[in-house]
Amino acid sequence: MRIRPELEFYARDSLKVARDLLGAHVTSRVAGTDTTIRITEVEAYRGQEDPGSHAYRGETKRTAVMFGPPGHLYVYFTYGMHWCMNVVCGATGTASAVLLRAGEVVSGLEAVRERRVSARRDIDLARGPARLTTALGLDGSANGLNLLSPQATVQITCEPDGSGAVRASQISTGGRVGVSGPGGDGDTYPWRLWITSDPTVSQYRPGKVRRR
DNA sequence: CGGCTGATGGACT
DNA sequence: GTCCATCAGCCGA
Repeated sequence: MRIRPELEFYARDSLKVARDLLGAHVTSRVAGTDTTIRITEVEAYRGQEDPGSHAYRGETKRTAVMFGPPGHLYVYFTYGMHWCMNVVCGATGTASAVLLRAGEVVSGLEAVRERRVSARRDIDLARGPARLTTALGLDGSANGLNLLSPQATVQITCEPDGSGAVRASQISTGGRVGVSGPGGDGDTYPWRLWITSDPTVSQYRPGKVRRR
C-alpha cells in the first residue's frame, strides 16, 4: 500500500527527491473525478544555484512558491498556453524543485482522453510536462497547493520505504542543454532522470535557436 | 520516423 | 523588445 510522504521527504535535496519521485503516483481530483499518473520522467532544479532555474535570479512574484516550504506545487505558465508542474523541495528559503516531465496514466483514462483529445496513443497522454499537467486537469489554480494536506486535491504517493519502487539500475540520467557546468566548459548536470526504456518518457530535444 | 514552425501571453531586461 | 523548463500539425523520406 502506498503512503503519502511526510515533510522530510520533500525537504531533502531536489536530486534525491527527483529519484524517489520516479515510479511514484500523482493523483488529482478535479470535478469529482480522480486521475492517477505514474511518474516516469523528472528534472531537478536547484534554485539560486542553478542557471536553468526560474529562481536563479532571486525571488519574484512568480517564483515565490519555490522559496516557500517544501511539499507544495509550483505551477507555471509558459509559451503563452501551457502549464507545467513542479514539486518544491529543500528547506524553506531555498528554491529547489522537481519538474514532473512525463508519466503513464494508471487510472482515470476516460477523463484524461477527454482532456488530451489530440493524443493519438495512450503513451502520449502525459508524455511531456505540459501534457502531464493537462492530463491531470490542472492549471495555475493549483500553484501553491500543499501536497502534505490530507484534503489537498492533488496527492503524491510512494512506497512505504519512501521510494517510488524504481531500482537504481533502471534509472537513466542526462544533462540539460543550455546549462553550463561549474567550469563553464559546456558540461551539463545530469539532472534529468527517467525510467530506462519506458515508452512514456518524452523524447529529449535540445532547445533550438529560433528566429523570425 | 525526424525536422520545422506557428500559436500565444506573461515575465523579465 | 526578447525569451521562453512546449505542443500540435504538417511535410518529406
